[in-house]
Amino acid sequence: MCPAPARTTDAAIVTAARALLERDGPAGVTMQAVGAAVGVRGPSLYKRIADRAALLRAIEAEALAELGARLEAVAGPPARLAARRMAVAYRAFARESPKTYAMLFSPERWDEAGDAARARAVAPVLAVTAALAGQADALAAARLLTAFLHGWVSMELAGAFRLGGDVEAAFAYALDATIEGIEARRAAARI
Amino acid sequence: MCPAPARTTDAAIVTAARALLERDGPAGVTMQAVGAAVGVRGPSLYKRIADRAALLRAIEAEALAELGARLEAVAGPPARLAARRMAVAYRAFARESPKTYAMLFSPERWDEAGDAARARAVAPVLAVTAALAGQADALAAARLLTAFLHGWVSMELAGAFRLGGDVEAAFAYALDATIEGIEARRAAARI
DNA sequence: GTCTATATTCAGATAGAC
DNA sequence: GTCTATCTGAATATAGAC
Repeated sequence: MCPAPARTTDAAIVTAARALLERDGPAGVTMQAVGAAVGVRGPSLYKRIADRAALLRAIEAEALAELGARLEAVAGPPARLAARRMAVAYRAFARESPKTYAMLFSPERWDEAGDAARARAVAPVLAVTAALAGQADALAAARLLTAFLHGWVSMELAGAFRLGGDVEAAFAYALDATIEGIEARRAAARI
Repeated sequence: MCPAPARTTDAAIVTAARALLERDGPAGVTMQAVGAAVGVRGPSLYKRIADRAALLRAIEAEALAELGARLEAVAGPPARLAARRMAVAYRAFARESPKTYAMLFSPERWDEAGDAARARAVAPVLAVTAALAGQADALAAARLLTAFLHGWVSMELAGAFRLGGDVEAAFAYALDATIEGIEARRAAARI
């Protein structure tokens, strides 16, 4: 019907762009490289997406949905165990998609759709910290837990743990201490 | 004596480059812009520094020395208070030099000199966590504390706390919970 | 030590044919 | 929808005069 039938799809473009991001970093996600990966020329992509920024936003949306689903998948009581499982799932996601993960925290392209996607992704964490810390401290506790996890995986991905020692054991220690600290503050508040 | 006396200094170049980094981000640190900021042309800088990467390494070294000095300045017992003061100092440094701070965790240019500078910068933190957590867990506790702080300030600088609430109060809560968690694990280990 | 001039490379994005 | 050809711009770094 068309003189030039579609040779690719929007989904394939996003998938290929994310693969390029992981392989070559953000600078490797050029329109030409993405086009080549899906079998078209670079300029042809502009018939489907507005510009490079829109492509990167699409990668972010896909990644946030994936992260949220992984966290949701390990939800459920008891809260203490759920917190541990979510921490493990979060760390696993970051290790499997390090460059994509890093992009989630670069604010250049944030918009309202991104805000909504972020809120959905962290909802399971908020549910867990509400149970761990009490409703009054749920948000603060969620911020502690995500800050710790984000800091930890960022440092791991940057190769910042360079003083030796057992990093796996340290992660277990740090996660336990964080959860215990949250629980301890709840107990203190009840007195 | 010279036909063309020096119009700038190495120190001025690093200072100007760091100011450009803070104003325009890493991409703003071009050789031409740095040259203009110190009153010479871009290519003239190559008589003083090997290349752009060396310039960025020099910024990192300066920043790490500054951060280490700030942490050292608030050291001293009691450990619990020192940990709090260091957290505040760390956060203040990141807020005053956000782009420079972010660059400290981008591993592209790390070398042995950078490792040594990093080790010096975190030495005060290790001293504090040794007192807080005991010698056996000092490194793991330092990793917890730095991961939490790095994660927290990274999220703040990225504008990632977008669910409302009192971020200052949440920081106080999170810092207290982290310190208490470290202390609680020490008590648990002693039993 | 600084200059001008330039080699080199490569990116995003558009125009218009098919 | 895809193509080729091109515009536009900017960056790092070098060469060689002064």
